[in-house]
Amino acid sequence: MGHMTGTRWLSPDQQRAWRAFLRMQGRLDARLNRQLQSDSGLSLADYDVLVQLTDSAQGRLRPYELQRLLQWEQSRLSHHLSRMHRRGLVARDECTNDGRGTYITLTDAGRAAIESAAPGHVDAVRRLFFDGLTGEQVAALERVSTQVLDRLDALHT
Amino acid sequence: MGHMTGTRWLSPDQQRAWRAFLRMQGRLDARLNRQLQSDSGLSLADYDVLVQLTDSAQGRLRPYELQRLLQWEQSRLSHHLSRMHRRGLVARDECTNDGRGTYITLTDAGRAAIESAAPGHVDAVRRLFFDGLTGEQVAALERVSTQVLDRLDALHT
DNA sequence: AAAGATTGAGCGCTCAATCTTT
DNA sequence: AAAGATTGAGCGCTCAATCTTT
Repeated sequence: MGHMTGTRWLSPDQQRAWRAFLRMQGRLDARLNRQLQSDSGLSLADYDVLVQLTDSAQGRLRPYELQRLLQWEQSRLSHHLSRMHRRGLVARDECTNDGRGTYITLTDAGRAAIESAAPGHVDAVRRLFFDGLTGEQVAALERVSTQVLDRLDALHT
Repeated sequence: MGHMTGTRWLSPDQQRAWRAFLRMQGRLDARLNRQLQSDSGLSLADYDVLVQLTDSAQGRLRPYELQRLLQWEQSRLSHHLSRMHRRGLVARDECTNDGRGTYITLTDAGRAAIESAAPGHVDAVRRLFFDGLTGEQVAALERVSTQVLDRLDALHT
């Protein structure tokens, strides 16, 4: 693409960093998903939803609260909850104080699923990721992540 | 999940870093995909395939070569190429010297698509990502990425 | 109208099964 | 059998449209 003009391309350093970063992202994600899926039948997305419910009072949240915690698109969340509901991981209860809403509740099966999945998942995260990095690298990564996140927010959409 | 025993959980620092990292990944990816999609009708995956073809001699590659360059699963690639073929971005030509294979060729429409998409995409990558980071941070990120990548390879599957 | 939420279509990814040529 | 490649099923994500309650 170097023959085009009028655009500021990435520097060679930036290109290399960008490609390495994208590839790492994709492969790490695929590996973690595969481990979770084959060991416990959950996806990374299921896992994230279940963690939020586990951490919440009474194991239940409104969809819009989950949305804010996870930063997911509304329809993604809605579709995902439908699938989790079909598989019995969460229940949908009526919301007495707001007729538009529902409560998403952790079922016993959902709680059992996250409890049996967690050790293997944490172990995979540790083995594949943290065990290869120094404390300083982890700290630097966190700073980079929050900086980019803030930037994404600041630049709106 | 803190009540379970017998598993080494992540330290608070690691937890924070991990959550920030995952969230950054997901949101950056979604934003870049949306920009590409709405500005030029391509996905990030389409873009990656087209870049590889553009960079190759005569604009054509065997699927297994693309697979090694992109590090994708075979069936992911195969499905993806089918969709790109349907949309006219690539052609499938017979491979004369190996009866099992095909050549994936960049079409004029494919070349036009990547050429019109590239400036906007690079600009988004720069704005959303690189402009918020120092050169040192970029270098550190590349090191972390390649270290993790090497680790993923070493740990096989 | 805004807030909370769902739905259907269309594309993306993974797994397991399958097919042909080497 | 291994290498190169495809297919179908099932789940995941996004966009646009829609619905109900506030």
